[in-house]
Amino acid sequence: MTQRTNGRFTIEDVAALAKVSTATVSRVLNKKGQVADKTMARVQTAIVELDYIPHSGARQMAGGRQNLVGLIFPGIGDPFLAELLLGIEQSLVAEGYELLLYCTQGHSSKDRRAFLPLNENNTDGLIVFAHSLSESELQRFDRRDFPVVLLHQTPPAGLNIPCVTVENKKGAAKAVAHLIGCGRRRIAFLSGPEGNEDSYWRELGYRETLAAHGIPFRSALVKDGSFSAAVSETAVTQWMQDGIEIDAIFAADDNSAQGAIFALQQAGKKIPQDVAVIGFDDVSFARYTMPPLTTVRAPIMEAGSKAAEQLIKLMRGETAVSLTLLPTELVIRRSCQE
Amino acid sequence: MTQRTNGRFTIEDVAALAKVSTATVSRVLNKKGQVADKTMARVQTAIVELDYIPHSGARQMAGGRQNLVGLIFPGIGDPFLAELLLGIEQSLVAEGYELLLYCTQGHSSKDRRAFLPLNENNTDGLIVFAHSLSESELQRFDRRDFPVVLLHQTPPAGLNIPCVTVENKKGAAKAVAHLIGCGRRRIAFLSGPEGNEDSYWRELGYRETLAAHGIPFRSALVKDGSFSAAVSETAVTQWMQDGIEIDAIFAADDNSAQGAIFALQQAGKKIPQDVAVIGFDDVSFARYTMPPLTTVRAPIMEAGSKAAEQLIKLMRGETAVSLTLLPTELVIRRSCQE
DNA sequence: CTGTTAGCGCGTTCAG
DNA sequence: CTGAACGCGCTAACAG
Repeated sequence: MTQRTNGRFTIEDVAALAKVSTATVSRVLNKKGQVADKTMARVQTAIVELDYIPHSGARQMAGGRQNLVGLIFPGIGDPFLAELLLGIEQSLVAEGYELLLYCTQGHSSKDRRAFLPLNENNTDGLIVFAHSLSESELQRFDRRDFPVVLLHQTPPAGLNIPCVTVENKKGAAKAVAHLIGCGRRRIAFLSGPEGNEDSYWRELGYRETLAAHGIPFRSALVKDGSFSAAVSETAVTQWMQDGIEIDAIFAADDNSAQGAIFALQQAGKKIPQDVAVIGFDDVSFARYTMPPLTTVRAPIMEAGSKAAEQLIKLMRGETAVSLTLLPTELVIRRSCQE
Repeated sequence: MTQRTNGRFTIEDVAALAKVSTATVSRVLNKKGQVADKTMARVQTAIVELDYIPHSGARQMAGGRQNLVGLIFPGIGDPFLAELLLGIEQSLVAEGYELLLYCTQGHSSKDRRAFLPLNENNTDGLIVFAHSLSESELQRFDRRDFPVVLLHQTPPAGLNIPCVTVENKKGAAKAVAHLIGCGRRRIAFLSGPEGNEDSYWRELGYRETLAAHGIPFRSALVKDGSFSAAVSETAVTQWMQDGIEIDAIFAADDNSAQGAIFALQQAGKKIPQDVAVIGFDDVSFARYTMPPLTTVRAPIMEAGSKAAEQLIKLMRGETAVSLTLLPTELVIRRSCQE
């Protein structure tokens, strides 16, 4: 039984090799407490010698800090996320945290999953993007006072979880007002997926701005684009086929705008002469569409870094700001007017 | 000291509530061994009652299976990854594994990081994309016989780690041959980042095909595009400014192709009349560029699922196929000829 | 500055 | 079919 099952060394092996106690090894590992330079050097040599790394499970059990934060999000591959991650890591790395990601995409029945692989006992805190977690999961963390920050989602009623998001409604209003300023009146809206909060506020901004300018809202001019180029392409094609007259499209995100542009061009429409298009987010490819896309810039990276900052406060036991609203800004390119 | 520090319940609490031993709770949790239906029901009720989830650290220590696989990759936000993930999860979920991601992007000095947050003691195996891990880290896993599969990277010399990748050279050859067939002779190449293996083979395919058709290779026609639209845009603009004559561009990936198309159009070139463009990967946006992008389709999703399959074999203790090469295919759209 | 020791929560024997 | 008890590797007291 003294036989080591696998090639993995433990803190005891390191201690033995360095001729110190495990406590001392632990101290140098965690840079906690005082250790004589000479001793520390011996320990570090032993660590390298054995190619030792601490066992994360043991560390969890012993109750130390994990130096780990988790990010839960719905799907990968959106350029949006690249920026978000950058922002999050920027804040986190400075505090010595690593980031692990869990993607809920494809987990059709979330409830078939026994439990989240990232949770209160293997991370120090969680950042949750949009609606990637169920309300009950959020409640669970809340009950346990586990640090969680929501990104682009307001917390369920009764839960005091800090939230970081952007000024969706104002941004949408700017976009639509701009369209109207360009002389457009038949402005269509490509919404995000059902129940999406960003899309909800963007649509509200759209409606209110229309109303403010005395333009009646027409439900025929709203279709679901699901934040997806493909879905939006179909939606716009449908409008064309139905002979619905449109002189502008406000898309709930840049992916939708891309699909819209494509469908319009397929239908022989000129952008922006026949139909103007505005997106939302100002994702990296926005300047590469043809024509380059006018869009509402959301400060994604900043949102990420703010979220991480709030989480850090929580993890320190401090109180965090319950709502951080970041400003959006219209970026005018050529999809809107020459 | 019998006071529970936080609101977290343990297997003992569940056992007490269900009036059984912890061993029995463990059995129902892991569906191992025989448990009477009635007992099992009581235990499950208790679990729900307490909202209990097992402590992952304790589970790691006790040596059980983690039901967890890690994916290490360089950067997020590439549509490429969305597909890859889909493929991986498809194979993994069927076997009851969860997937956790770790992104090395932004960790400028990998060595400042004490150790990988995903490793042999908190996962059952790892999928490593391209060169996101150093050779020494790979060696470490190899020495410990820890299941690892490489995606788009051949293992370092001496390490017998299964690898899944695509037929880069053949794909590139098809692309270049097609360009030549369209009557192009001054074919430029936008390479991937220095040291990238995919790019290396794609460039080789480019050179060999040129040679096979008696077209001399000209180093002035090769520039770094870094798999990035922005970098490629600059590179192509430079070519234009230098007055270098080009009638086709073979881009090492679709991002580069997108940047190239943009730069060409800025310079007043018509695509494909003046300059034809071919990309690589057939990522989701390839059909949305204007004109739609001719590209070499890499079976990304399949690569992901094959990699996961090999990893599963390894985790079962079976031997895996050491090299899986997936075929590529030319997808002709309008960036190449009308 | 350093060593000793007591758990942390769970899976797994081994007895019943 | 069920229970008792050990030990996994580590950190945090507490002593020296």
